Amino acid sequence: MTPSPKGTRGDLFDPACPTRKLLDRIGTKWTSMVVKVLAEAGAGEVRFAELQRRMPGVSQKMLSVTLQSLTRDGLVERRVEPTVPPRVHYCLTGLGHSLEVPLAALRTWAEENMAAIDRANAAALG
Amino acid sequence: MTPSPKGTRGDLFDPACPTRKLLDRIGTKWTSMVVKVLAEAGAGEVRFAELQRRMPGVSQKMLSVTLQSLTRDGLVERRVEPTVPPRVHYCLTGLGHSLEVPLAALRTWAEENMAAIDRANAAALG
DNA sequence: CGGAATCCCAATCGATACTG
DNA sequence: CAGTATCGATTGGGATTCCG
Repeated sequence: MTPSPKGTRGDLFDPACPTRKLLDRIGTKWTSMVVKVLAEAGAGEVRFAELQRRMPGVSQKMLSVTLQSLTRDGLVERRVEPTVPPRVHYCLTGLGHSLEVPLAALRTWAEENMAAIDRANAAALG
Repeated sequence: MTPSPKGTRGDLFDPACPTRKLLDRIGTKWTSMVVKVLAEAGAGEVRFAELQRRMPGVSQKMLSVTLQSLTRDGLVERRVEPTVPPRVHYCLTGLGHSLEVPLAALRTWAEENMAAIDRANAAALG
């Protein structure tokens, strides 16, 4: 593991800061939406095209890239049926499901409070 | 040249998605750290330079930009003492404090699980 | 069907310098 | 002290095209 300089101050950046790394991930445009859609599927699997259908606006490329990241991170599991043409299924891992919990809390906060933020912005522009 | 129809990025999809808008905010590099530092100050105020001191690596520009965004969003309050030189103090608003709650949950998740993500990445590269 | 490769624009962010 | 202005390097991500 990374020997954290556990001293008193991060050097230039703190590459060991877990919150920064997590936010870098869920901050990318489609990541949290993939997690949400897969979480709504419960334990079920979702195919690539179906995932894309449930995420209006996502391009094939970005969905692919996002799923790869999530798979490498161990948050999503990928299963391929070796048919022709192939069928690829995705589902959350246990880790992915555990992330959905604080993510859902964030969503709830957003739904309850983004209107207030919009109002603050409108007032600030006046 | 007819420029590509850009400028539609906010309107193209569901503009009412609050989660996307929230993540666009807390996903920027320094936002969540400012919220955390101000939250740790409780109800107390923190001056600009002190804030910068507690955030290793942040530049004056980015701290300034981040604080402006948070202030426009109504998450942070800015108070200026009209002295020479000026003293500017920042603190969280009630809305800002309420955001800190789900943000703290996300931090806790990150601290507990980013190591697993790092391990998954290491395994995927092997 | 599910990608991978390529191109390109726009936004983010850091460094530096200047100001009231 | 607390910003503001400008520049340039880097990155995110959309459109398109090609592949097994």
